[in-house]
Amino acid sequence: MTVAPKVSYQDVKTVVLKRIRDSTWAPGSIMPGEIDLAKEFGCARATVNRAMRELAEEGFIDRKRKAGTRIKSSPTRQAKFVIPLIRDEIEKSSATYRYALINRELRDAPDWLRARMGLSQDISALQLQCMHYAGSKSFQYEDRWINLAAVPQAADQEFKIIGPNEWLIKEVPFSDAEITFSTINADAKISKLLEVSVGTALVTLERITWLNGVPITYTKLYFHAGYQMTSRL
Amino acid sequence: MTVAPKVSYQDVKTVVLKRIRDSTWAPGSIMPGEIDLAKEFGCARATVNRAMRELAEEGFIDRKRKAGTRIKSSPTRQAKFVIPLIRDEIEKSSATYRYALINRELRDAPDWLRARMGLSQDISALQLQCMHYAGSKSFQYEDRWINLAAVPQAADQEFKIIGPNEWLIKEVPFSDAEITFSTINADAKISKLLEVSVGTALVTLERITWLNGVPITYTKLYFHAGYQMTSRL
DNA sequence: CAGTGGTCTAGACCACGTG
DNA sequence: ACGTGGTCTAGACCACTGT
Repeated sequence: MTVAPKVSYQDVKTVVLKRIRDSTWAPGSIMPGEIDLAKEFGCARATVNRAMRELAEEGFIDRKRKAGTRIKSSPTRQAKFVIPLIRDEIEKSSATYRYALINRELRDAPDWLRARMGLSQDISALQLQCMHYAGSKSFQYEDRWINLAAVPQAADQEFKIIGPNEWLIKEVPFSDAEITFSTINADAKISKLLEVSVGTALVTLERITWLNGVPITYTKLYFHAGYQMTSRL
Repeated sequence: MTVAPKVSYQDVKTVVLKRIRDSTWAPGSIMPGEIDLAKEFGCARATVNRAMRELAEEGFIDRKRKAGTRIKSSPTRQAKFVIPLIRDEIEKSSATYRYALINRELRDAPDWLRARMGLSQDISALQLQCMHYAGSKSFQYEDRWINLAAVPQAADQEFKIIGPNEWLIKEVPFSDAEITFSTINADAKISKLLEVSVGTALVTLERITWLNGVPITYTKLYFHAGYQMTSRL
């Protein structure tokens, strides 16, 4: 007599994934319920449940109470990109991180910003324009706006030494964020700051963060030429 | 007597996250073990375990057997980008998807490709250059290379009707992938295909996929001007 | 209303990795 | 060696939602 080793949720995932790929269970169709699968695999329902939960997170299946579990007709491809603190990113490459404040201004949020952040009323904001350097090289230009209605204590900060991102991380929690990754041609101002020719294609990243529905801050980051983000799955 | 409602893993997550944010548990330090937390919260260890596992996935803590759980000094920011099938993406915007093969060529993998895919020996590859249209507008240019040593049956495909991506998804599973997001200035060829001026900043996405260590395919996608990717957290 | 996934429990054993 | 997280179990109750 050999004792069957326990069935792990990984095993279940593997087998189910195989069946999805070879169309044992066709795209769009319903697959067996957790209880049936548990019986088939000879394991507890909790084990099946974990396997299925992860497959759902990874975008292969859709699960609904009562309706059951369906194979997605086109599995959702997704890539997780790690967004390190800029200081860490630069120091990891054994360069020296340096921060510089270019401009600091208190002003009413312009229309485009109010639209972007979902602000209906007039709001005073703190605008900060900053540079981040890796050694002697320009690494990133940051255009930062902080909603003073939500973060009034930012008005007392000079941001001459500490960048707004590092300050906000320590000072203000957030509950939601939206990140948009795009690209632009460098204009005159940006090209000078980032030391590239006018027109150079640059990666830009915009981030808006909220705390329980209240917009906290908007930032647009312009990366040096050649910047790229990589993700492994 | 009121009956205490059960403590959910969400509750545990919320409380633990709060303690991380307000530095009840300092960055870099070790926090209590699962058994202690379960006692404190009055729930089962499995409940605490799930909460902690998710917090680890989300980049707030590091867990090691025996060593315990540590608060990360700088939490890992990460963004999940959904990468839809191009057909779905276009049809979702209620435009008509159209695919066109521009060029199909059998050739030895060039040096840069061998380096990129980690191929040591000479390999014959199938190169496909394709366009994807949304209605009458150019949407994406695709430069695709398929490793014929790994996917010999691709040599029999014409790819006149079905694009290589859709074909590969159905035909070849993969185990690992690497995605790189970057940007370039459109050169003469690309600008013509995508109907933009030379020099326009374009988003590019490279993907390499492997099946159990064997490189399957490399592709570089050039998106139309103004393309952006958004992620909500 | 009834069926399915979502979650919790109490207990157990395992595996990794630090000391 | 031993402590901590990793996982599995068997059973239970709950909550959503399609019919």
